[in-house]
Amino acid sequence: MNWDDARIFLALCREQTLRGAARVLGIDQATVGRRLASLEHALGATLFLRTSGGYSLTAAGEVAMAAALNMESSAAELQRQILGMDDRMSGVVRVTTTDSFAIDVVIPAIARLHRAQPGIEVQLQASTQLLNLSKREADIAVRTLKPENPDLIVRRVARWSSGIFASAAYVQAHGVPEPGTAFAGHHLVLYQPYLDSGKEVTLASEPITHGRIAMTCTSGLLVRRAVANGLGVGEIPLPLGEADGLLRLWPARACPPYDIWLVTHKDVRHTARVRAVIDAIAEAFAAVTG
Amino acid sequence: MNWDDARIFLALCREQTLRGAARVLGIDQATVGRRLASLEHALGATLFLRTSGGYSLTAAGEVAMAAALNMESSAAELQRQILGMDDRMSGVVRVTTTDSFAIDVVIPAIARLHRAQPGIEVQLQASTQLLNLSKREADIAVRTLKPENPDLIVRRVARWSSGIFASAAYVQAHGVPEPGTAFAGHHLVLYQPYLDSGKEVTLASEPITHGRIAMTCTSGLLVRRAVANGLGVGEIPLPLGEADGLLRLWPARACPPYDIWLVTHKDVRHTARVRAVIDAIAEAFAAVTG
DNA sequence: CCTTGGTGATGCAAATCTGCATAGATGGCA
DNA sequence: TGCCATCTATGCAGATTTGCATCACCAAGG
Repeated sequence: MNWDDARIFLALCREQTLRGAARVLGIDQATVGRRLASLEHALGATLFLRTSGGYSLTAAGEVAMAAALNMESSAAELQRQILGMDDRMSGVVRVTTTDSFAIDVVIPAIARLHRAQPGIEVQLQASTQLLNLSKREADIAVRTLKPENPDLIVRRVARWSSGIFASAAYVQAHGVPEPGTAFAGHHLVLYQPYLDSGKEVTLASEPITHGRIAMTCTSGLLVRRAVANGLGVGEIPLPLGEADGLLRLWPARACPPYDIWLVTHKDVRHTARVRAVIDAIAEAFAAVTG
Repeated sequence: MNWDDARIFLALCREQTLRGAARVLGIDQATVGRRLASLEHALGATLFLRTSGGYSLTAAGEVAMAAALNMESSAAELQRQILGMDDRMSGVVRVTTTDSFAIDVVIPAIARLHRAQPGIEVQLQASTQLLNLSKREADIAVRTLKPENPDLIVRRVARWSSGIFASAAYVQAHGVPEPGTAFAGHHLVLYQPYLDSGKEVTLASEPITHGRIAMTCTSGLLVRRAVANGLGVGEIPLPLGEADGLLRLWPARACPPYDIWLVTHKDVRHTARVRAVIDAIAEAFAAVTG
């Protein structure tokens, strides 16, 4: 049995199609099919049913998947631990964060770092989905949710308060909303996941029942750009809203603050280049927050 | 990273030389070297020091080995569990046992089974060393030592008493040893591991201090053949000594009996062809003993 | 009905990997 | 010291694997 076939097998388990697995693995669809055939031949068992709508696991396949997952975590552990012993100030570091943090904090931080350590190549992935650090999908994550996995090292780099903002042009046209009116007569820009969360939606503790939703966005950066373009009133972290030159409404009413966490796996935290990137990002947050 | 390189890496850890690892893996020495180079490149770390006298692990290599061992056990688990779901009466079954059991019990049992199930191919490995069933080095083991691993299924197939035997020619030439004389004036054939065990060596509870050691053997079969050739007196399980047509000395004095265990891994015990081989061997022991 | 966008299978040429043969290095031993 | 055994490294030819291009298939939707 070729152990590497288990890696292909696992990708196919997740993606359900040869093409999908091939895309994730960066190889050809035909190769995935042939490697699977090779694995099934070596094991003497059929692992997948070829149904319409993709490959689905047989009973034997499910058993194999459980063991293959163990292989995967061991392989990831191997890579992490080896990476953790690397004291060279060069190589790739993968950072995942939101687009908003990426543009306003991480990119400037990396730019500064790059001048001191040009050997470090940062692969920045701005994504709303949470990548799995244990599977080594990324080395560093900047998140607003604190992960629970005890193998992950979590460090709070900032606590940001939010406020509601609008552009000067918007205020000129529509005026400032009246507290207590639930945004009657006003347009709102909202963060889509907040709407989807099922919680009661408020802006600066004010219900939004009488406001008109002008736009919903799937990322904080889009909210900011929408507000800056005068689409309506939106909630934005104070340092970013001010940096954008927006008008802060109701300065006396605060939105609940949220914490920003810098997350790494314990095995890679001592890698020199990872450490350098972490420090650069943390410094940048400290500088922004003041 | 190619997971299969971890398999090559592990073999190299154990064998310490490219050639040794290549021999175990059944590939060329040059390939082992190139696969290792590929792994080290992918991990960005040096795993081995090229010393005179072979490859020795670096600190990074030791970390990698620990994780690779986990991968190995997961890979073995995968293969075992898939094998365990196989209900076909054909394919390979690997049996490990001592040469003595192999010749007198296992081979006749397999011969009988083969007439009923010609699709089952038994690979019989007569070896003094204990193969590791958890690593799938064999499917079935017939042993006189009971393993402790809870994942192994152990079944006692026989309890054999031993006695001391000699050939008719030997007795004609030297007579029967006198109890209580510690084999004064007699030649002895001994089992080498028994000598090496550090315990006080006795034959049928008689010390051997005045006997002359004519030969030591590393397997029970060799002891039997030596005794049959008149080299001296030796301890042999009763069913085998009688089958060989040897003379049993001191029938009143028993040697401690020993148990014979048939061992499989719990994951493979339900494989149809493994089950068939187990039953055939167990039957054969019952026939010999009964 | 056909089109469209997705799937998996397969022939073929290119790229890669492997094994063989051999050269070079090293340690043991007379 | 020189010889021999054993090891690793490397050039090269053959075997294998891979990716590409293409075909057939299927389901959804106009």
